[in-house]
This record gives sequence, structure tokens and C-alpha cells, in this order.
Amino acid sequence: MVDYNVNEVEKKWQQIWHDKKVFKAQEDTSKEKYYLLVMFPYPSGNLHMGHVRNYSIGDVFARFNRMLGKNVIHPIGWDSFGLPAENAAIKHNIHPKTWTKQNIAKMNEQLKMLGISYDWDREIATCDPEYYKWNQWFFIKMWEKGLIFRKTANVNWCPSCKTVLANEQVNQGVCWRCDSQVEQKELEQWFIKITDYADELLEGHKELTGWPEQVIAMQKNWIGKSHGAEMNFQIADSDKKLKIFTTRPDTIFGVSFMVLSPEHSIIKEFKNKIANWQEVEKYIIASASKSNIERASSKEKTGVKLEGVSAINPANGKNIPIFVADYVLIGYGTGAIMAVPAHDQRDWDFARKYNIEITEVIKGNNSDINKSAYEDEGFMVNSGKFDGITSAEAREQMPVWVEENGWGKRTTNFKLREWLISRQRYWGTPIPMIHCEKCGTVPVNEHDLPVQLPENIKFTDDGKSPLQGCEEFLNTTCPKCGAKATRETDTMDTFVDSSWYYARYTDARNNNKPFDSDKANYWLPVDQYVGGIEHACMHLIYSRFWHKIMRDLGLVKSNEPFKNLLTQGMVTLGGSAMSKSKGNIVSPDEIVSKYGADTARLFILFAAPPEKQLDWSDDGVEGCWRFINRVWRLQDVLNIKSDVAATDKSKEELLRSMHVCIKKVTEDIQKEHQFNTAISSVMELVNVMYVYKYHGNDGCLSKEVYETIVLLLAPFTPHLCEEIWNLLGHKDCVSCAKWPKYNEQYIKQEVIEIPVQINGKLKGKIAVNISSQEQEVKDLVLKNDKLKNLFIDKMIVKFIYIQSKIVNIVVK
RNA sequence: GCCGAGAUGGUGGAAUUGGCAGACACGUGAGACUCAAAAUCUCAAGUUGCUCAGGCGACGUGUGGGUUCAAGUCCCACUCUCGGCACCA
Repeated sequence: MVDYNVNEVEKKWQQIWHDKKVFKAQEDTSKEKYYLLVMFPYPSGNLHMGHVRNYSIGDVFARFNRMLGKNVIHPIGWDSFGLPAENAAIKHNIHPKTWTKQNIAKMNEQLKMLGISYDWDREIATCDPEYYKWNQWFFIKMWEKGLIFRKTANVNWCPSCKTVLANEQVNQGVCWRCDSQVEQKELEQWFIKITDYADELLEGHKELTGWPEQVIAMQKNWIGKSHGAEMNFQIADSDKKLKIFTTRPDTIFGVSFMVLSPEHSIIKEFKNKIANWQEVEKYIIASASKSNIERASSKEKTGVKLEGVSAINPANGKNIPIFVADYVLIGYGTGAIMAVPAHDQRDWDFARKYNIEITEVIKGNNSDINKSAYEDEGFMVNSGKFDGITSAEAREQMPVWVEENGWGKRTTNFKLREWLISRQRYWGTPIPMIHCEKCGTVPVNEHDLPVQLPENIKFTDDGKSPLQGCEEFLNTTCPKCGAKATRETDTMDTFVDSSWYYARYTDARNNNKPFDSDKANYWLPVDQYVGGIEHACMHLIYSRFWHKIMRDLGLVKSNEPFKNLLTQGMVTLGGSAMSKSKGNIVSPDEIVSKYGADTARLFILFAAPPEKQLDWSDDGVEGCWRFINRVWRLQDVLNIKSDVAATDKSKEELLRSMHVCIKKVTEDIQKEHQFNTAISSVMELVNVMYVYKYHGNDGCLSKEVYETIVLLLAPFTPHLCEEIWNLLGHKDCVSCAKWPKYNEQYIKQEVIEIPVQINGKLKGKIAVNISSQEQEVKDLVLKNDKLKNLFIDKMIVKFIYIQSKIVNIVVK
């Protein structure tokens, strides 16, 4: 027979799929819909193995469900705004749009070579005005609903380049362009009130039964709802009060100092009273150059005492010192804490270092506050009238007491911060707002959308947003009064683009609306979303939030966008993530041109289960290529005329193997998403076929098994399977064929072999009837020639038989 | 630092969720085919000690404890690796 010509075959079927529009999705209420979504790529210019993994996993779901008879939508697009395009513009003197479009064209070709079953008619790119127009439309809708506001926030600022830097552009506190020390600078920024939905985002987790628990856990912690109290501490010799948030109002008698974050505004108010102002100011400046992560992860906590200022603990009237320390963050709570060193390890460390009193207020069984903080439950001590009650009781009673005394009130707090969506950059969606001297800040009229990014701009290497100097963009008129006005030059965070793209896919060419609600409601929610675990918090919270906004605007009916989520593991190289910033990228091109897309897909699906990290190695690809050829050559096996007639027994065995395999593959894809074991069980069936040929061939049965193998492999290696399916005489695509069904009747076995252990160690095996009861099995074991000698001079203490699983005999 | 994962032969991984550890592959070795090689097909193999060569035994799932007739799986305490930490996407 002819060798498998992989390149020719793959091209041929990709053309047929394209010409016949095999994967085009259309609304059809007579069929069950299935929306398979993969996280759309950033067009970096090169497809990498992480993409191949993502889209191969997605394609298995899409093709499998298509074969189950569902109406599948499987779209793709480009997350095409972002920082790298601007970097390329500066570095290679190319317009961000040109660079992006070139990359899309190239990656489009790479993607098509993989033979993923996309509906290409729905392709989108977020940098197209037809797309980002609707970002602006949503922005205005949210502005109207009062969900958009402005306030100042700190940004990374390079004093030398005079520009805002992304976190990625700051390396160990210095600017990546000029190595200057990066500062924190306060700038007016645009925010979306995501916290209005914080409770609903938490509540919504209950609906997400098809999400991995670890992702839910991460989101819960990210949103970080905590119950506690807001309390005011009087600053001694002044009329000012210091507001703090605590989750432990029960420990108020143990407060022996206060800590302010370096950004806290009250510090400057007391500048004249602070005796060591110079030292304090120096500390504040130093911490401004540190990132939050650096501040939180430093082993040794640092701080400076505000000399000359102190606070009063309302519970016991004690005068307590105030510190400024960068382990307290301005973004959480009120940016100030009451420190209880006896019952919080961070406070304990700090108190030890600065020699502050540690007052125990909860006594536990083995608590020793001289050794470490005691953070568990116990009985109250040193707490006035609350002494003797449990800490759990104190948590109920003391906040009430605090409220009665007017020191504070019970409240809830979230770690989730308002979504800062403005960026001082060019390559993003322009924020559709206009600044008018008379009318203030006004939204652009809806019919004037989109506010187009001007293309005639200059990029300089100072990193400044080119919009700020672009007169034709800046100058406009006020939509309200018609007077001369200027446009907002900030653009949107690219997370906006990716927050609703899944809905745009349902009606990707709509020019009048973001999408038609009927179409969106037919396809949504997404039945299976596949993407990297690194998006567990940010992207997956933002898009859940956006979905609820769309629901409240009456655009969609569902509460949640993604019904089931599969978080694929990273593809790493040498243990660390492949990423454009690290430059350790393996290009799939080489593998595809040498072995074909099927091999690349098969290897990546076979090498590890989808959720686990996969460290790339070239070993093993060859083996998958061999397997593909082995399947191809099964055509020969069909034609072997054996001298020996197939026995009923061997036929029965083969038939059983086939049904076992169908069951295993179906369940592995559907329930466990274990594609690696699904593939290995098909490998086993192929091995059985090869052995079977020596036991006498039966053309009819062999063909049935072969067709089954081809159907089972179709979601993994579609090109190969189309070709064989065609050669076996089928007119229609295997992509649209029916998924095989298994029959339990062929799988059942009457007699099975089970292990026999003595004192937990394997000593032999015994054949039992699956319905045998303990006594029957015991008799069998005791009569067994090989086994009975093992307890001739022993006493049987216990005989354990687990039905159709194992025998364990405890002897002395 | 905080939050979330992970660790099983020389390698990637499997193990019906407490019941035969190492399926299926890679790599390795042997055999068949061949003048020969490649390809292909078949077989072998966790480590290790005895061995009459058929076997018999010990040790084995990151480390140290525990529960159980039985632990990769459950509990406690650690170590290391990876992901995220809000302007990379």
C-alpha cells in the first residue's frame, strides 16, 4: 500500500472543509446547541505550543460534540490591542496597526494549518473599529448607569522618560528603557465600579458547577469578602480620628500600636507634629518605588514610628504609638490598621522588631505569645468585662459593644478593588469622552461612535502616548453645547476587549448593535470554555462582571457567561512558561511541516492530561507519528488472508475490546476530559487489531473495528481519519459522522481474575464469578493448590472479600 | 508574603477515587524479516538480593509521622517546583 502522505492529505481535507463550509454555525432550534470557546490569542506574530494545546483541546470538544449530533459553534478571533504592538512600533519603526495586521495574517495561516474546526466567518479582531465601537458604546451605557467614575490613582512613573510604565516595563524598580528609578505618581484615572457586583460575583459561583473548584477558590479569595468592623481611633491631643478596618474586633483590648500605609493622607496632615519628619518622608519615598508584591513578600517587615503623635485605644484608654509601614497597603480597607501583635503574626513580627508591648487577649490550650502570635480560638483575657468568654462569643458581642459606644460600626469589606480601566497609551480603545470647559466631562453622542484611533500619528521612543500630541484627534466640539472641546486621550484596558468577545461571536457582523439578543440568547452561555489557568482571576472575573452588565442592559438573559470551564496547564520549556516576554517559544511550524498537524495535536493531547502542566520535549512526537502510520497501515491488515479461521472466542475478545474502548473514550472525553487516556485506549485497540490478524481474520468484523477506531480518533487526528474514512468507502465527512455507541452486553464478563493478598501482600490470583459471595470465594481460595500451602501452619484471623475486587487474608 | 496547584521507573504519564503501583507511550535491549541497513512486526524490562534458572524474598509513588485488613489515594507536620497578586495578555 502507499505510504501516508501527510502534507498532501492534510491540505486536501482543509480545503474540502473550507469549500463545503463544514464548520459553519447557524442557529437551529431543532438541535441542541453547543458553544465551544477557546481564549482568543494575542497576535504576537507566532503561534506557540500553548496556543496549539489550547486549540487542540478545544477542537476535541467541538468535533466530539458535533459527532454527537449537536449544533456546534466554534469561533476564533484576535485579542489585538495591547502593549507589544506599541513596543514594536518604537523598536522597528512600524505602525502598531500594520504590525498587528501582519501578525494576524501570519498566525491565521498557522492556525489554518492545524485544521481546527473553526467557523471562520465569525472571525473578529478587537482592534477593528467595528469591534471597539461597542467597547465605547458599553462605556457610555455604564457612564449613564453611574458605574463609571474618576479618581486619582498611583501609576508607575519614569521621571526621565516622563511616561507611565506598565508593571512589565519595570524591572526591579527601574525603567526598562533608561534604568531610572521608577516612582509612584498620582494621576486622574477612569474606574468601573465592579465592587457594586462583588456580592453577586460571589453568589454566582454557586451556579458554576462546571468550573474547577480551585478557580472558584481563587476567585473567592480575590474578591475577598470579610466581615468585621470599621473603627475610629482618636489621635491624642487632636480632634482627628484614624479610621481602620479590622476583621478581629474581638481583639481590640490587645491593640498596642497602629500602622498606616505610606500613602495614607493623614501622615501629611500631621507633618508639623511629627518630630522625625525627615526619616518618615524618606521611608515614604523609598516604599513608593516598591511594588505591592515586593512590599508584601519582604521577609523582614520595616517601618518608622511617628514621633510625637499617638493614638488612644478606646477600649482601655491606653496611649499607643503610630507607625508607618509598607506591609499595610493603601488599597485594602482604609489603609490603616489596628495592630494586635499577640494574635496576628505580621503584627507580632513587627512588634518584636520595634520592641512594642504584646498584650495577650485570647488564651488557648497551647498558646505562647512569647514564641509566636496565637491566631486560633480560645478564652478572652485582659479584656475587661469580656474576660472568660470564648473568642467566638466575643466576636459576636464586642462589635455590638463597639457600636453602642460609638467607636465604630460593623461592616463588610472586599479585597476586590474598583477596576481601573484607563491607560495612557495609544494602541487601545479610545475612551469616548470629551472635556468641555463649560459642560465638564461629557460622553460622545452614540451616533458619533466609534471614536476612531487616528492613524496618522508619530511614535517616538519617549514612550508617551501619541494621542496627547495629535491635534486632529484632540480638537473637537462639545456634544452638549457645541463649543470647542478636547477629547479624552486615555484608552481602555485590553481586558475590556476580552470581557465580552464571546458574545460578539454570536453575531459578529452586526453594525447596529454589539450583537442581536435573540442570536446571543440562542448560543449563550458558552457550554465549554478552555483557557489557561493564569486567567483564573482577572479575565474570568472581568468577563463574568461584564456579562452581568449586559444582562442588566437587557442584552442577554443568562447570569453567567461560561457554564463549564477547563483550565489547561501551561506548556513550559525547561520548567518555565513559554511567553513572548521570556522569549522561550517553540514554534509549531517545524513540527507541522515535518509530521503534520495531526501528529502535533496528538502528541500534545497524549503527553499530559489537559489540566496539568506540560513540559515540551521533542521526544515522543516521533512516537505519535509512528502511531498515525500504524493506524494507516491497518488498511493492510484488513486485506490479510489468514490460513487460520477466526475462532468465536477471538472474535468475542475483539468485539469486547472494541466496546470497552468506545466506552472508555466516550467517558474520558465527556466526563473526565482525560484525552491522554482516551488516546492510549485507542492505541490498545489498535494493538489488539494487530495481534488479531494472526488469529485468523474476519473481514467483516475487522472492518467494523477499523471504522470504530477511525471514528474514535476523528476528534484528535481529523485529517488522517477523513482520509481513511473516505478510502473505506464513505461519501460523507467523518467530521459529520455519528459517534459510535457501545453496548454493555459485550463488555460484561462473567468470570474475572482478582488478586489474593495475605497480610496486604499480593500472593496470587484467582478466577471468580462476578456474582460469587464471600463464602464461595473463601472456599475457592482455601482449595486453590497454589494458595492453600501458604496458610498450612497459620491461623486465619480475618478473611476480607471486596466484591469483584480483591481478597485479603489476615493470618498469624 | 498571601492565594491556588503539583511532586509516581531512565523520561512523559496510568491507577474505576482506599483495593494488583507503573496501563499507554518515549527511550533501551532481544528476536523475526533483510545479502545488509532502515522501516516494520513480535517479545522483555521498577530497583535490588538470593536462586536448584522454575522461581523465592526485600525495598519502592518528594520528606517525616499517623489512621486502616489494605494508603500514590485519607489525616498531621515539612521540603521543593510552578501559576496568580490588579498597567503582559
